[in-house]
Amino acid sequence: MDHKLIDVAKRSGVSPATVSRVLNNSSLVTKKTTERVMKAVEELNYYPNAAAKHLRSQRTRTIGVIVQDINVAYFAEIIKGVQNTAYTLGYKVIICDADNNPEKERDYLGLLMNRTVDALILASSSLGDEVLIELADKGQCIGLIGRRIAHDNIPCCLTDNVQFSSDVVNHLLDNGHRHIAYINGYPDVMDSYERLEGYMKALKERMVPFRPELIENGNFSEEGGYEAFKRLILKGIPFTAVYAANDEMALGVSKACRELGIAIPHKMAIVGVDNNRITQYIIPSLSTVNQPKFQLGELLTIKLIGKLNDQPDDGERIMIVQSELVVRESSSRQAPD
Amino acid sequence: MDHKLIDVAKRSGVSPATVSRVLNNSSLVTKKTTERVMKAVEELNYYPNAAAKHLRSQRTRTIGVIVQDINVAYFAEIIKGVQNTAYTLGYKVIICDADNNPEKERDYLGLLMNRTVDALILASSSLGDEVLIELADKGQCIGLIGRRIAHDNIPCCLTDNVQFSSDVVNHLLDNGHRHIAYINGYPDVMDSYERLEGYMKALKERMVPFRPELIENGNFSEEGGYEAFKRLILKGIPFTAVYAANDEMALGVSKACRELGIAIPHKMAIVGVDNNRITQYIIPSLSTVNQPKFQLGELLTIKLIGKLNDQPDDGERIMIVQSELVVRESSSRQAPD
DNA sequence: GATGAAAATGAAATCGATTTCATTTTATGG
DNA sequence: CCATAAAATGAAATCGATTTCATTTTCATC
Repeated sequence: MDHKLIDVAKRSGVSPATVSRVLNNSSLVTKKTTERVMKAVEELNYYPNAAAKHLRSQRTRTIGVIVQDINVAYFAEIIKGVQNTAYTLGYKVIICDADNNPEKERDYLGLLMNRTVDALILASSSLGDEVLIELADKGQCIGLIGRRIAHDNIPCCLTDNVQFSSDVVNHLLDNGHRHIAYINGYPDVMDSYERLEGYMKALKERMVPFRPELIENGNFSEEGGYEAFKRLILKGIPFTAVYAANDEMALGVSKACRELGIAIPHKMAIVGVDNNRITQYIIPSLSTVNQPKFQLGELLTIKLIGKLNDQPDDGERIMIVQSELVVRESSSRQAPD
Repeated sequence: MDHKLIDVAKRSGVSPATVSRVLNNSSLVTKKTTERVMKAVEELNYYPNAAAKHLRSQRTRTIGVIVQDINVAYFAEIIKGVQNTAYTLGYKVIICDADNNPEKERDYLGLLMNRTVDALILASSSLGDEVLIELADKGQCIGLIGRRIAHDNIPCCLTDNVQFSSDVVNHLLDNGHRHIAYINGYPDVMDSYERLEGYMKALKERMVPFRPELIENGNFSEEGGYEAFKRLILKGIPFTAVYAANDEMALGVSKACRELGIAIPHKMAIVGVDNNRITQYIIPSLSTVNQPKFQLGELLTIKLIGKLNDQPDDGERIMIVQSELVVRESSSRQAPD
């Protein structure tokens, strides 16, 4: 049978209030009393009941993270960032794997309404802005990763899609490419849109004409990238480089090139985004963009826990971190002719 | 401001008890009352307070999973298995990433003692048997994945290391290999030991002499596999195949072969274990063993939730699932000469 | 040793649901 | 239409901690 706080109180001959104070490091307890209480705690092997604590204190010291898919390294790294930070700040983390299922995602939101968590972090959510704004208006503590929203109470942590996307294209231009195709993710996702924006920006700055027929959609999947590349080839327009909005699609392009006998990087340069582990192992290795995923989780967590503890909020609500281009074999040569 | 159950009661003109019954689908409430209550719930946008529920009912309908490292696909898949199963059975899942840190792992165990979760699943834990046995003796509900323990109250779900390991070696023997090296993981881990056992069993059954000098340790890491392979080569003993206790080490071997100019599979066959995604992408693609990770999580979860609900326990305490050999390029040829 | 402020402790209310037991209402059959 | 069983509801206790407010103890100072 489990022991309760009152058992500890009885055994050490003090009141429950004092035991509670000891356990919560209140400053106003004698050293002697503290020792007596701790001895009883030891002897009874007492563990406080979390539910009772939560109920009375109205805090759980827990934050939730909802990720789209725990299997994807991008999200796993974000989780690490959140968790390590929360851990050192004395918070627990509940990880919710939405498993690419919007319904589950909505379900998990209920954690906040239940007060199971003090704050909730959403990484790439399928939930509409309205829902989030409504929650924030109610005073719930939410934060977003990789997505921005117009609400003063929702901190957002993102990478600068436009910047790195433009870096990628500049790198290809530097290597002499003039006809660069872009394979987009889901067209209605902010990441896709902003990466396209960076692509166009770089072209414009370097005075290279933008050609819409070099843009295709690939749905962020390997299969999608594969198909998109084939569609590009079928158009018969010459191009010597492909920038894919993520590594999965870049892998698809790579596969298609292998099948079509197009040499990488001699005839076709490829750059992806995400720095998946596979990109280093595949031959030729794949150039990509490394996003500071850990840091995304870290920054947002610090911000949210600060809010929970009413710390004065310096800094910005929108936190933007820089990503870096990783050049590997797939884009290491000058463009042909 | 949040509403409480009693607010719903007042608004719908019934007692709190009745509201509680409605919310918990008790059979003994009139349809009419139910409707009135649900209407009030809607209007007030009422959400039950989880802490209060937990405190009173002494159950959280939550199970915890502690994994060694959420970044490793093996564990991520197990999580999916646990979570999908738990979800359909009406349980929530708290995922705890020990982040390869035994101290964190111990901390998370506290979840059980706190009654934050009703049951806890440990996937490849660094915790000693004694700790777990002590918990089980106290009546805590624990289950193990990929590890077995001698205690009637701890269900364990594992793959048959000996079986698949012996399958791997038989496959290599079938291809004419007679000198097969084995690169072990951490030597004191059960997985390593049992895989070695399967290796020896197959050799014995096929009357191929066991040669201890063909065994090396690689600590389950790519680097470790790489070094182990080089040590094997330096010994100067001829061998034509390597069986590595996991894919990471197999990748290391593959890398070493590339550097040393040893052709795979013509001069050296390689087989790993885990079916990492990378094994399909690398050239040559890597033969491996596919463990039913999802199923491991699934089976154990069903068992544990059954226990929580005092369902009659048929089946075995130790559940063993079969893994399957996946033959790819790296072991697709007959042995040389 | 008296005095008052500060420090330490305790009594009791409280958090928000569930659940037992008692009571009222409804339905059934003679 | 009444008796009785069954169904529906309510009152109040309860889960196990925290916290407010009151009280006691300690300690420094005169």
